[in-house]
Amino acid sequence: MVVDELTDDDVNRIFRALADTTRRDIVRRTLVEEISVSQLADLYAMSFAAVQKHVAVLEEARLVTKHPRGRERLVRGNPERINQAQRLLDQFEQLWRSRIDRLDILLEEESH
Amino acid sequence: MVVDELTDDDVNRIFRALADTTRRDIVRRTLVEEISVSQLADLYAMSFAAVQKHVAVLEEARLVTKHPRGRERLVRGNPERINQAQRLLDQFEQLWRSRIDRLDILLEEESH
DNA sequence: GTAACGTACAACCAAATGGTTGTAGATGAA
DNA sequence: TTCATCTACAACCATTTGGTTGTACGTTAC
Repeated sequence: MVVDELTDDDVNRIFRALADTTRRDIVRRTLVEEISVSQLADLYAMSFAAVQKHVAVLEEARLVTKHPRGRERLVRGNPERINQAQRLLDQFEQLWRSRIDRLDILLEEESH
Repeated sequence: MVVDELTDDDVNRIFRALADTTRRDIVRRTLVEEISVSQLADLYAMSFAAVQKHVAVLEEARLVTKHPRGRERLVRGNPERINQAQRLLDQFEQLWRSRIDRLDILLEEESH
């Protein structure tokens, strides 16, 4: 089990990277199977360079990794990073739950 | 149970809103308790207007709601929206899991 | 009523974002 | 070798973002 040592900048990059429809689609596809950058580029109505930039953003957020195969670069989704994002949201939900718990205790005390 | 009918733009706004340290802090605090905009502004080393804008971004993403009380506007975190974000990430993880499952089946078949 | 407080909103600015085209370097196929 | 393919990267551009200051307006307190 990896202790997550995410800086604020890390978290910013992760959510920022996920805040784009094309990039989320790339993550989904590359979680299912490795795809080269040019294959990805064929999927979207934009230039190769634009897709390349999206992949770069995802790579900086470590949501995907790139793996050379000949002249190609295979893009692979990183489930561990998705997991870290989930845990971050879990922490938010936990904050809310603990508030509810405290309110419950207050109501409890009041009924005595 | 609410069927989530999130458009791509909705999702973009949610993740975009979460991609900022100040905004995540606002969400955390307002999930725990309602806080007025000016109280929030006191917490950060930036102008009132800047904080107001951050709250506006969160409000457009529906991660918080505002509730007038006299001249104040109380900001309240929206746990439901956090939950929707969690479910989105769950879908990503599920994609990956199903890939693993398919790979397992392949290995299984191979061993026959 | 008047002053102070809390908010809204416009105008402005620098930097980042998301796209483009163009050029150049590796690699694979003929 | 030569040509096509895949990638990298620079330069450019319009728009968005994240901040600022200033002004105006409703509400509360005195």
